Amino acid sequence: MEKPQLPRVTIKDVALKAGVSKTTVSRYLGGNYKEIAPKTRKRIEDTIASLNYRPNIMARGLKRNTSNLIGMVVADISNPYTTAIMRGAEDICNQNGYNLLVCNTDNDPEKENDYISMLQAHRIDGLIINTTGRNNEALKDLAHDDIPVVLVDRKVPSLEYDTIGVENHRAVTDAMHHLIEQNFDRIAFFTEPLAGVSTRKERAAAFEQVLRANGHPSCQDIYEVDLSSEGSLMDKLLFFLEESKGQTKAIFAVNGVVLLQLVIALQQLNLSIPKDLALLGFDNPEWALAVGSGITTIEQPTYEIGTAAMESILQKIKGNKTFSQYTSFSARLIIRGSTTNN
Amino acid sequence: MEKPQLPRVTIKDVALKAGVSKTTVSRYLGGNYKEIAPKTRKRIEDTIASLNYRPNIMARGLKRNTSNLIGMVVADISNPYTTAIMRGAEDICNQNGYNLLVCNTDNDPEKENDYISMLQAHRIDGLIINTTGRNNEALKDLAHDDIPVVLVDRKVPSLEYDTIGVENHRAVTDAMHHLIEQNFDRIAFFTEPLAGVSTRKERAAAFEQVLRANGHPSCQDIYEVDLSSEGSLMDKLLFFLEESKGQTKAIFAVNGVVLLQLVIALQQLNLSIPKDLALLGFDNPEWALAVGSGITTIEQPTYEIGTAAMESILQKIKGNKTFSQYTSFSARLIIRGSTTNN
DNA sequence: CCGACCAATGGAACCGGTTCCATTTGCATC
DNA sequence: GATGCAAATGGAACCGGTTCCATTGGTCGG
Repeated sequence: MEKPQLPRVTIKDVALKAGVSKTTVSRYLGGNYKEIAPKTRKRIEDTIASLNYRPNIMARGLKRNTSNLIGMVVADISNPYTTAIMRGAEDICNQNGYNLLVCNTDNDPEKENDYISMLQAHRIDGLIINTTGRNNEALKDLAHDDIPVVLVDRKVPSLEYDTIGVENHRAVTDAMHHLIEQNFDRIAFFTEPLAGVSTRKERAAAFEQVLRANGHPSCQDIYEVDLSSEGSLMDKLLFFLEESKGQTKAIFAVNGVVLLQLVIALQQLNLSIPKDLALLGFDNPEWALAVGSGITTIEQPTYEIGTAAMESILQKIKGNKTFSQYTSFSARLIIRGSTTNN
Repeated sequence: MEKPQLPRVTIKDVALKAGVSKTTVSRYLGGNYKEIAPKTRKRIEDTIASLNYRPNIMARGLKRNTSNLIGMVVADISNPYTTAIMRGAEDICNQNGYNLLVCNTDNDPEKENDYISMLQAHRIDGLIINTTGRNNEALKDLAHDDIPVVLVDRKVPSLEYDTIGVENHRAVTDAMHHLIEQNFDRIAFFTEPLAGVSTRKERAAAFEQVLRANGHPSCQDIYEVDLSSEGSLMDKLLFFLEESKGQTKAIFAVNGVVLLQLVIALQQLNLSIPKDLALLGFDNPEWALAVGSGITTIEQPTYEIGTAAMESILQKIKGNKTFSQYTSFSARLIIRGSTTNN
């Protein structure tokens, strides 16, 4: 029942047919043309074409101790934020002859550890990771093997890896000033659980700080919802609506995923945006344009974050130690109907 | 400037420290425990743990002629349809010790060919591909190397690869009957260019067929729009609106991407759904719930398509020749406000 | 015409595993 | 105690590339 392996064409076949040694063919493959006579080079070229030969990257990697593989571990592949970053990373990756090994952890630390181990077994040349932020044993291990690592979006204070993200504090501050200008009586912050996720914590902290600085009554209105549990968001939402009955109000969503769930919940409650409730959120998913008169969002330069992460990896592979600890791009507040025409 | 390679721990190191031969360690790694004395096994186990040894998959693959890598080539990674399939594929993939090598072609046939060549160089053990449908030279080549291939969503008639998708004809027919029941004077079909993409052609054909069978005046209302060109969709939309002035009308969107662009365009024109125009589309993106009173959609079992594709690959790797040419899942019409409460 | 030098090429070891085959060990049987 | 056989283990070749070092052949200056 074994698959009958047809023998693939190897460097030896090419050498034999071209009448040269493996060494010379290898030199050709490596692009060391200056060491090869032009007519020999032509002969090898023709032979490779006629045999449709394709060098085995594993064999090369074994000797060179590289794999041409970059690991990409993401917490949620169905989040548009994630795919936008992947696009950026992938483009740079392939322009440099690497391939992306993608793993989706579903925010599960155990899965994350398993994946990193697998990637290590593949001898990845670098890793871009959007970590769950919890239980980072395997991640720590990579430093020991001297594998370049770049964290994306979420920092891990105990690890000395470069991190790329946005200026969360500043972005939240800008957005909050916009909300405060509109004189809402109450402003709530809806987020997924803060535990371990630096981005969420930073945003929540900035939210609170701005409100305190303005002596606003809403400093306590931070709600952590568990999206995997049916009804969790709706319960918190109803609670907030009850608390703020008769008052003008707005909700700040920590990211695009929460934002969408809020829009759906409000629709179920037959509440209108922004008349009954204003809404604003991080990330700028395409559908934000399509809901009502548009949802106000905070746009991150996701594609650029992806390219920057990969470029940082490439630098490290080349041996250029970069010292930047945290690279933050600026985010952009896009004001739409969900926070204005009330 | 070279990176100082610190020597990684190899099977030899383990053998040495455990006082056995490489062969025995290899047997341990392969799980052939019945050939190993219990105390030897324990010793190897401990040694591996203490050295934090991780076998090199490339070295193994070189000898075994496998890579534990499955290629996944997608036309558009930012399409939620794509990521849903990736989730399914990835889950099965990893349960079986494989990893996914993801490539995004942006619907560019040239990129597709380049990627397939790269994947071939990595000696992928299988390939799942959502092909551009054009210029499939490299794809054809894979058959020659006996690499398992499964097409997803889009068929290629000239290639004898298994394909997994949905019952497009039936799904469109169901949806059209729903629209016809509502007695729209005109129904348009908006699609991305049909060229080479079987799915789009099948859906357009079914659309036309149903209308003809019902003697409906709209058989010609098929619009191909180029989303990469600014204004193309808006132009076609305005044309259709002009053509159908004073009539009741609906638009059928070929997929979720076109659907979203239509919603945005309608919002820009200040037209209301479904009062001015009813709307329905393939795919069931999450935001469809959030727009207006919900958008009527045709839901595909995307996750299942992904798992089925990967399971088919695994079967082929095991050498079980499967004879199914086209596996089609059934899609589900979800009726919401965008085609009803007018 | 000879030695020096360079350009072009080849031989063989090596990367880290797997696997075929041979060898050693342990133990029961006669 | 010798014999036989199975269980346990080891040696060495091999997978398909790369790379160090040696070799060959030709050109050039003296």
